[in-house]
Amino acid sequence: MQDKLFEFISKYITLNEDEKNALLSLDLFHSVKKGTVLLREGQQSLDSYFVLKGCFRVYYIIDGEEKTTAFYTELDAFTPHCAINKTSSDYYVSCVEDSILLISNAEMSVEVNRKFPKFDIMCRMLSEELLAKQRIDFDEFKTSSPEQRYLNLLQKRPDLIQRVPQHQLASYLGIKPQSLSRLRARILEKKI
Amino acid sequence: MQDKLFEFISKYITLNEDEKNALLSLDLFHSVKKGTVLLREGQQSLDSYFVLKGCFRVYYIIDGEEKTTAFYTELDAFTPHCAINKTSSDYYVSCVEDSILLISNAEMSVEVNRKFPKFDIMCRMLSEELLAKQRIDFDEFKTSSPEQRYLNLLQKRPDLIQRVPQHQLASYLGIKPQSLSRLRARILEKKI
DNA sequence: TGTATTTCTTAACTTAAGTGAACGATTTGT
DNA sequence: ACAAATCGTTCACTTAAGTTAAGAAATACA
Repeated sequence: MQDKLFEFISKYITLNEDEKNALLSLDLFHSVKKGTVLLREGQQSLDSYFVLKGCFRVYYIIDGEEKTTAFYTELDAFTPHCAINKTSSDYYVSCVEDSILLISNAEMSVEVNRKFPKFDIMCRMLSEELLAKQRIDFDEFKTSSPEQRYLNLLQKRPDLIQRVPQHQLASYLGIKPQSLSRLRARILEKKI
Repeated sequence: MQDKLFEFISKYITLNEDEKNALLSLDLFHSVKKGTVLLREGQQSLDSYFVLKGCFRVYYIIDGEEKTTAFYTELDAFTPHCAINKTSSDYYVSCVEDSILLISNAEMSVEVNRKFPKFDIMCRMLSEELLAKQRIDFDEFKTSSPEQRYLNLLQKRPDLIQRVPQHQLASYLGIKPQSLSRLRARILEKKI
């Protein structure tokens, strides 16, 4: 599991043994049970998450209804808005499956980055990359219909459709669960 | 105009005179006429943009139709996907108004960041902040209807509705120009 | 294992967005 | 200043998503 982390990091920077050990000494690895809520609305947390195995999601509760807006799976990194702005969270973060996550908090990062400026470089590269990638996702969302979005998801993250409940997928696609059911039926009819 | 830049930077890091002069010596300031296309589909550019005055937009041409997905106005920063991934661009970038932009290219940045590691820190802070902010925007988009999105825009960026053509706004809101017209008429009726 | 709860699907009806077309208003270029 | 092109609005019609409700299927858990 540690290897997965170092392999991921090696795409950005090269670590020597000292640096690797410094990382490992931080007690970042956590086993998290399905359904565990990592962050709640209103809460102030400085934690960041990185998925080694499993899946977690971000959701809002609007008018008593859950609206899932993001899923994070293997090798995805996520720092909640509240950790960056030191505000309280607008959303919840919870585990979709039993998972192994890296959980680091901002104070920790400051210290590591002071000792090893390399990490700062990596974080910069990573967030620039994520920013650009997310913008593409947003653009695709804006320029396509719910049906196209579903077909697109089927292409790009086929695993999600298997591992995640339909009603969570629906709001991720910006529609109601009933509409997702109907839309899938429509696609199946077209194929036959 | 330079003051605006330094004021912006001061939110992240503190620059001494040497550092300020190093920045100014780079010939970053550009006056750009309305309608100028800064980046085309298929083009490979390493330029990043920062708006001191004016407005530019990002748009795709899909099935011969322009789909505007983003507007950048005063103090907004934007690095295209192609500059980060060294690929060719999927979209166009063009000026909505006569503007004053900072245009920097990646090689330039590498050099400046080598001389002044501070800039790297700032870039990291900025892109983390933008990443989190953009995610909130995306979440709001997913969880609301076209009408809500329009009303939301009216609140958050009222200037955009004045300075930008309706048909560009429409695709920014994820709908057709006719639907935007109708939706606005509907809102007006409700108010009366 | 059996019961309660949650989730998924289907259906009928309502509402709003997409489409194609027309027309006046505005802007652009010469 | 004028003609041409672009843009914004309206309309009638089509298509798809929202809503409400009901029942079947899957899941949780005691």
